[in-house]
Amino acid sequence: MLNWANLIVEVNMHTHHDNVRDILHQKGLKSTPLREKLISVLKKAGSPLSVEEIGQKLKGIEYDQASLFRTLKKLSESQVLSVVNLGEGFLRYEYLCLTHDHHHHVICTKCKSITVLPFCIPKEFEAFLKKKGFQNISHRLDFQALCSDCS
Amino acid sequence: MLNWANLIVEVNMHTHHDNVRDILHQKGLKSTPLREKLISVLKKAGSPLSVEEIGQKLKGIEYDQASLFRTLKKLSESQVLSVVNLGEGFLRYEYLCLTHDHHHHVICTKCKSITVLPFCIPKEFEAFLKKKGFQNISHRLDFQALCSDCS
DNA sequence: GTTCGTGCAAATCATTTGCAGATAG
DNA sequence: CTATCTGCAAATGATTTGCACGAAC
Repeated sequence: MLNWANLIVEVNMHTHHDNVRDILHQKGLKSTPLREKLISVLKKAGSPLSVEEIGQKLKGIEYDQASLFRTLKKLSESQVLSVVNLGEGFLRYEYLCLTHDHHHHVICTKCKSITVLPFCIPKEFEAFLKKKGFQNISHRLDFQALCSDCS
Repeated sequence: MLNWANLIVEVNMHTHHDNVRDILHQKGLKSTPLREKLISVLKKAGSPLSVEEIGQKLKGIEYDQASLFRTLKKLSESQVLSVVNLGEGFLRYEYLCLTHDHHHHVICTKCKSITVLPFCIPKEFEAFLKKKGFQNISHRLDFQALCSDCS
C-alpha cells in the first residue's frame, strides 16, 4: 500500500505545514504580516499564551488590539489555534498542532506557568452522559497547583 | 462512642444551619436583607445561577449591582457559596452545602440547563501531579453537551 | 459607637463592533 | 478587481473601586 509517491507527498505536506504562510492558505485564509507573526509566536511558545503575552512577543510589528482579537478568533474557528480557558478571567490561545491531540493543563497558582498533562478523563464519563441522553459531548479539565519551582 | 449528648449537638447544629441568618453569623458576617435573600435564592435554586439570574429572583428587594457582586465575592470567600466557571464568559454561584461535596457539571450547549454529575476524576491524576512536585492541587472539570430535551 | 455593608457613580479589563480605507490573491 | 483584513474609535458586558452614608451588632 505504501509507495514512494505517497511518501513524498506526505513529506512535502509536512514541509508545507511548517511554512506559516501555507498553513493559512490551506485554511483558505489570506496571509498577512499579523497572522504570520502571530502563528509563529504561538508555534514557538509551546504553551497557551494570553493576549497580553502575545502582544509582548509581537513587538516589532505594529498591530491593532481589535485586529489581534479578530485574528485569534478566526484562527481558532479555523482550527489553527485552540482556545484555552483556565478560569483566569481571560482566554489563552495555543497553536493547535494537528498531530498533537486533545490535552489538559496545570497552571501554577503562583507563577502561572502552564504544563501540559499526559492523561484525559476515563471514557466512562462520556458514556455515562450518552446513556443519560446527552449528545455532542465535550469537556474541559484543568488543574491549579503550586508548581515545584514555587514551593 | 456515640452518645445522646453528641447527637443532640449535631441535630441543633443542623437546625442552626438551616437559618440563613445563622449561616452568616457563624461565618462572622453581618446579616442584611440582601445577603439573606441571596442565600435563600441560591439555596432554593439547587443549580449554579448567573448574576443575571440571581438578579431576577431578587426582584422584590431593591439592590445595587455592585453590592451584589461584593456580596457574592464575600460569601464565596467565606465558603458559603462556590464559584462555578463553565467558560461562558461570566461566573455562576451556587449554595455550598457543607455536607454536599465537591462535584462537577454538564451544561447544555443549547438551553444552558445545568446538571450535577456523580463522578470525579481518578485520584491517580492528582497523585501524578504530586509526584511531579505540585502542591495544593485543585481541579475543574465540566462538560458541554446537547441535553436530551434539546436533541 | 464602631465596624461593616450598601448605594451611587465612575473606572477597569477583556472583548466586540461599525465603518472606511488598505492589501492579498 | 473583489473579497478579506486592518486601523481607529466607540460600544459592550462583566466585574471592581472610591467614597460617604446607613445599618448591624
